[in-house]
Amino acid sequence: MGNTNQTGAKRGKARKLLLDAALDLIRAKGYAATSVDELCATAGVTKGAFFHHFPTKEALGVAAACHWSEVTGAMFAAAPYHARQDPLARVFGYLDLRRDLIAGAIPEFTCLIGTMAQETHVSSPAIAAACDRSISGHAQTLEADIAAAMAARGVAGFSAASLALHTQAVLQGAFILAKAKGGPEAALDSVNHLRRYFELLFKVDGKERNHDRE
Amino acid sequence: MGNTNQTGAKRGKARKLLLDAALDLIRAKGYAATSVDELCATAGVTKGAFFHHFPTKEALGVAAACHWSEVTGAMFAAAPYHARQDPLARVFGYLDLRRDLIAGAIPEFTCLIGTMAQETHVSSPAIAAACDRSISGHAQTLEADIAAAMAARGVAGFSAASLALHTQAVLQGAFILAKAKGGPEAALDSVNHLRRYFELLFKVDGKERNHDRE
DNA sequence: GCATGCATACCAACCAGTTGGTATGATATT
DNA sequence: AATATCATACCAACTGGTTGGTATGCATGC
Repeated sequence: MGNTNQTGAKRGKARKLLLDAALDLIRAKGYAATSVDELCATAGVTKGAFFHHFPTKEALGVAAACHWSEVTGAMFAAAPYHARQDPLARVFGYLDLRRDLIAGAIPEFTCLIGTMAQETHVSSPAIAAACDRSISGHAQTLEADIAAAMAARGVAGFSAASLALHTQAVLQGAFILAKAKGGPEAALDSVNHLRRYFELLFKVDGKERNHDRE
Repeated sequence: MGNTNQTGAKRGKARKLLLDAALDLIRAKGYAATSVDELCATAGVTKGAFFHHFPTKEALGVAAACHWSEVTGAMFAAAPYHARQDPLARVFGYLDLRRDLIAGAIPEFTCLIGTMAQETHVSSPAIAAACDRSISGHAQTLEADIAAAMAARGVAGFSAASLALHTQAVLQGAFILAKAKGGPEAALDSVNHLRRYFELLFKVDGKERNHDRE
């Protein structure tokens, strides 16, 4: 109402509406339990629109993983810790940001990728591969800083890539704990253990976190 | 053939057959994607038998989590590392066992609990609570050894419970990496990072792993 | 005027759960 | 020892509703 052309107003937006709905629904309920009908209802479009943009439900899953990468990637890229000079300070900035994100309601901080990868690694290799691309791509943005910090501080004995992936593993596992326990406390503890691991590896005391302002 | 009474031979076993089938199917495909019909077909029983033993599919999910705790709990309880004198050696024995379990095909080493908790934490609080009981109960068996090791070595600054749960988080996250990547390598790296964290916390060098025989 | 973007209407397969019934074994009664 | 009674364990067939997916029609913008 007030809008003389109800359909025309959102024409061309169905795809994005569906992907945004997919992010919310699949994160909360999982991929298999999220039906196409429900996705359409949440997005406010019809099934015709769905199958116009995605040939199958699986294709939406792949696109949702890609969409997730873009949305979260933009968020992390805009975070202020990137401006820090010391690469190790950037690494701790990342860890502190991840910790701060774990706070409110569980559906808001958990990860689409971990949820989908669990369900689909057998039934849909295409979605699992998209999840791998998303998580590995994100890990690589951290890997560069880790590699620079290792070189600067003379830390060796493992690869920067493996530590970046380990960081993702801890976060994914922390989300599972939060979901099973119905609250973020255990997840926070786990991220704090991860931070302590970095402090021990790079031989800094816990005070490194105090120059948070760029 | 050879068995004169075909039906009587497996009478009374339907419940266990269904739970064993649930462990395999849900681990591979997830809870939502595993249908009651498929469970019955895999178990070799009919739907009538299913709903005789479980009022709903959700009740089977809860029972499956409990069954998983019993099966895996017995396996860990029988592991030889429990005979070691030093509690810290038992902790490393646990970590090395977990690492060794991550080897062959992915469906064989991944965890039912993490898979179910992800999917059901919103749609089925009963299953999520059962997952919490399973994972927390398992963590407690490790927590005792961690607490003793912390006391013996004068390690402090965090709780034994949080470190035991962190260990579970790393393992769960490692399983997600393995599923997304279609292989165990990243999961192994992550467990190795976890082991290094324990070595740094308890100030032992990497050679602690060499007295593996009780 | 014609491709794009979407809506309506529909379908076969599948879903969790129900029904009415049977085979079996334990206990009670005679 | 034989029979009656009953609860348990299970089965085959079915139900209403939901699933992912399709066929077709129409409005919009280039």
